[in-house]
Amino acid sequence: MPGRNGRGRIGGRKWQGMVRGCGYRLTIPRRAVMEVLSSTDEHLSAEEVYHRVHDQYPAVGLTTIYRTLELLFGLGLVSRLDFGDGRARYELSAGSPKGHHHHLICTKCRKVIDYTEFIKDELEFLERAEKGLAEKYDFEIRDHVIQFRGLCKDCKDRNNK
Amino acid sequence: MPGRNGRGRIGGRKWQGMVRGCGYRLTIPRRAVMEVLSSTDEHLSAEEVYHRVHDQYPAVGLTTIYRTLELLFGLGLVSRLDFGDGRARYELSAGSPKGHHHHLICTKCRKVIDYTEFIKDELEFLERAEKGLAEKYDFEIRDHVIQFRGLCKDCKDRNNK
DNA sequence: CTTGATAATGGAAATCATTTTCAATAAGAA
DNA sequence: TTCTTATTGAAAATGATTTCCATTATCAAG
Ligand SMILES: [Mn+2]
Ligand SMILES: [Mn+2]
Ligand SMILES: [Zn+2]
Ligand SMILES: [Zn+2]
Repeated sequence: MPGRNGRGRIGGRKWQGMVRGCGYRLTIPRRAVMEVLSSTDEHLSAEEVYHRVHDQYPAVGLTTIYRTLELLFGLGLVSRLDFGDGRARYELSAGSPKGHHHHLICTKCRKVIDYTEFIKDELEFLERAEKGLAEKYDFEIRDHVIQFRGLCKDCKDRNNK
Repeated sequence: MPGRNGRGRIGGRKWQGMVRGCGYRLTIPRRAVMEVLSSTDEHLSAEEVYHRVHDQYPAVGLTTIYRTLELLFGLGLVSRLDFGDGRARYELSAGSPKGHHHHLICTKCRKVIDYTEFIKDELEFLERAEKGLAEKYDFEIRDHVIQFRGLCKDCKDRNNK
């Protein structure tokens, strides 16, 4: 099956319009970072993105990866995640590959599980909460973070073995 | 009104039992850090805690503040928070002063608002979600993070002025 | 297809929160 | 009071991210 990459079309080329439209240039590093993020369902750190980009374009530097991720984050194309391991991690923003989802984080081995269950219940809860909070505190809510932390199957077992 | 400090009894001395009970010694720095956290409703960074402890006990070093916060966090007496400003922040764990609450974070000026509204709705949602997720992913959920990010009143106004 | 203005880049050095090291100190059981 | 050893403070190390700045590449204009 040539022309596929497992995670859907190799580039909802939509993002290019967003970048150009905001007056930014379309460069190799920017394409490469988007390509890397589009091709995985992992949550990569800047350095991990750097290594993968480096395989294809050895000339691209780590500094540029940081700058690019920041830019894409600013444009809303990429989400910056914090799983408490001391480095930022990134994934394509909700909408692109997996859609809206949240994370289960193992505090022992740092494994991260994406989940999309209960998004309906969540939506119901969030709708009410966001509306109420926005009103009460005169706050413009733009985003939310929901994480569950605990022990994954393996770590739980290994624990009381 | 002598003997009060605005935020309730100056030390639900309960924590001391927890510390001693786990085989840790009761030291000046540990008392001082608990005192500082008990006396505020702010979300202090390690360095901010250090400054406040320093006023009272100039001999206590920053390293010890880090160590102490880590210890208290490990014991569950203190919560470690991440508001995305590059440093960990701490508050007394839910239960002590304000009880279970979550945060509204202004991404512009970094103001943080504690809120306790919708905890009932939240509980309902969480109960179902946690149960379902724990079962489906064989995951032992121990904690959750819920944050709303956006613009506070002032930043919102200042924005489209 | 050039050209030119300037946005973008890469490497080295700087930052800055947090951790590690290690000799000196103090908590608390006996 | 004594003794064992957990705890501490200062200095150095670490590690992710940022800043600097001279060089390069994008792309609008001709
Ligand atoms: Mn994810
Ligand atoms: Mn709080
Ligand atoms: Zn695990
Ligand atoms: Zn604000």
